[in-house]
Amino acid sequence: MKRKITLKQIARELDVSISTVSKALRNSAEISDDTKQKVQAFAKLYNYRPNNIALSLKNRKTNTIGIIIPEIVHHFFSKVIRGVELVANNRGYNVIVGLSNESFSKEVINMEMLANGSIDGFILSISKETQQLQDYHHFNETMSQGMPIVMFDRVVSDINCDKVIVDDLNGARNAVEKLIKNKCKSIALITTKDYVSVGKLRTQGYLDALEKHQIQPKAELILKIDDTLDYETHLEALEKEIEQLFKSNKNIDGIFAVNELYALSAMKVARKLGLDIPNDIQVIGFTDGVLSKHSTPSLTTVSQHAQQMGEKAADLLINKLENKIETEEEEFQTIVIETELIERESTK
Amino acid sequence: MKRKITLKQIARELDVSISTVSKALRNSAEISDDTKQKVQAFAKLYNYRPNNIALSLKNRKTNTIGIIIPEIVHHFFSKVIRGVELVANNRGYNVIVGLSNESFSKEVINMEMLANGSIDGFILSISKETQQLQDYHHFNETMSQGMPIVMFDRVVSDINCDKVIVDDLNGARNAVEKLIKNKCKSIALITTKDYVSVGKLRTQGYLDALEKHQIQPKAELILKIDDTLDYETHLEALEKEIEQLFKSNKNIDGIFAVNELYALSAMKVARKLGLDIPNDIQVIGFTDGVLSKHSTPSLTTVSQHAQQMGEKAADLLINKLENKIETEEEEFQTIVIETELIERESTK
DNA sequence: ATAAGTCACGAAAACGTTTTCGTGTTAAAA
DNA sequence: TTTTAACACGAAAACGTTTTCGTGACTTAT
Repeated sequence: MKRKITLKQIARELDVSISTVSKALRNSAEISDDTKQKVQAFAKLYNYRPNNIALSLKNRKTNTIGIIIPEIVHHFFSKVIRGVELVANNRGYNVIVGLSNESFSKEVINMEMLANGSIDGFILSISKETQQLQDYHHFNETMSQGMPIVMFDRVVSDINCDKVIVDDLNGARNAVEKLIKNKCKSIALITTKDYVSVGKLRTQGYLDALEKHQIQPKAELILKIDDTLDYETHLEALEKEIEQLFKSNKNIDGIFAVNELYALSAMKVARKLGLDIPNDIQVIGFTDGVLSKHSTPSLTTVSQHAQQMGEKAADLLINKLENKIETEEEEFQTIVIETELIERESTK
Repeated sequence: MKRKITLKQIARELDVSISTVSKALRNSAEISDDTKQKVQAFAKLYNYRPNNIALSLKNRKTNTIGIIIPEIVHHFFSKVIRGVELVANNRGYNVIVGLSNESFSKEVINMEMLANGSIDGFILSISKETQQLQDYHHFNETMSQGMPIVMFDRVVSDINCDKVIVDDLNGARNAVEKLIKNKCKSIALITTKDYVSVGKLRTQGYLDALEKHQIQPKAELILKIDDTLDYETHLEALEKEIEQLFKSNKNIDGIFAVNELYALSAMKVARKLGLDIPNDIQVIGFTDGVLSKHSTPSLTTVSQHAQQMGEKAADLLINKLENKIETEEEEFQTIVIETELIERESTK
């Protein structure tokens, strides 16, 4: 088991100084062609590669970015990671991931773990718990130490940093307008409790669409799910609630759900109640994941372009890292990614 | 924008030496209580945290592990990552991800990028292209430099390293036996081309089960899909092939598919042909992803315990890293994760 | 023959730690 | 009073780089 070779070893072996080796490898004009050739040949033979850690220390730059997300087993977030990884790699950066698991303390710990020199900047989407607690000190501290942050999807407006968000409001509005155009008269909304920023915006989009078409929103058509529960394990509870919604409102002919699972559950319940999709009820979901595509009937849904979000976020962060020309009074951007309604079988 | 504070700055500020500060913070007995208190208070005030990069350089240990996977937008792999992250974090390690995107060269590049000091060891699952090319020099080189590797799921038997694998053969056999016990007389197999190691093993499991029950395997019941195509985009092609299978073999009453998507497509085609699941045809898939759980009918499937695989892999790697007592003649383990048949609506 | 200039290289500092060893001061023991 | 021991701290090396600056040996021009 041979250790990785270092400049020092090459220098000793060739009986020159470390500086000479370093310069020779970087093709400095200071070094004679003879020596360069000798050194480069030797380095190649022993497969020399500069030690990244040493470079990071010297340059005070790690060329690594940290991404912290609430959950990785999730189509949306993994697509974002893919986007981040793609541009990060192309631009010479590595990506280190931290999972907050929707917990505030894990988010804080993860950030502290990485902020001590391991990375140059953060890309993150905040956890539900953080959204509830509204405790953002860790973001402020990190930024005050000169480490840039880019937030995506679940952002917090109080924090001044670059952001990449989905146009949740318009996405929702377009979806609901689609239902309205498709002659739905009684459109229900299945959403989350209001503290989830994106849930709130999508709810607002639903309301906007109704208002625009002079439809009176009815409270009994709005189902707010408590998603602090892990809904994967509380599937029946979810379905019960939806079934209740249907039974109390027999005239529902359209459903807009703020995520895939709610939409799928709605379809399942509808089928159970003998309703045909899309003839009796039309359904639109949010987030273009695998479920939407492969369900039967396949689900019309609002795509968020997750990968593109990741790409934008990474570009934003790396631009900031590389333009540290101390612009003073830095300016922060918010990039809005437009949604796209992907029409499938669950709507007419 | 204040930079992170360093030992040197604290030392200058308090008019002591760097060594004294360092020792005081680590509560060394060499330092007087007075000085310790002074230093510790100051450090706390300025929120001092040792610079990770400097520590890594000094200790020749980064406390970071690299994981390289073919694809992150994939339920199985993201679950593995979650497992890795979980134990890595608990044991004080960070995780840095690289995506090979099923490409040999990206796999190599990613490994080289990380092997230069950024990480202490690898966890990886090899890309399809690497499996085809059978070029494993990058693994050997990495290991010969003293960097341990743990392979999971898609492993290569020629390489001597720790491994975590799924019992694909038995998982498949059990699934097919389940179909046999459920009175299926004509069981079809939908699998991949043979170079994918796991596909091969699952195919073998299918054959074993048939043989055990004295059923003659028929070539026309075995459909081998070329999955170098991205099947997400070639869905229709896939369905066409399956439809052909059904039409040429009208008596098929059981399907075993080596992944979720094949199984789902089979169900879709069956439904289209007017067949009832599970009464006319029973279906079992492999990999317990979201699709299996939320499809209608929900899919009986072979679960691989992906998260557990990730956990085991991480434990294996970290154990190796921390027991570098130079056991000489090191020994490598292969941990086999047993599968579990999760019965749902697609079987009787 | 001397001054000036070029060439090829080495010494050393720096990045931020930890740790070994040395040393001056004070207190205890002879 | 002198020797020894304990105490509290600092200097320096090391991890592996890059880069600035200095310098000796030539070469060229005066």
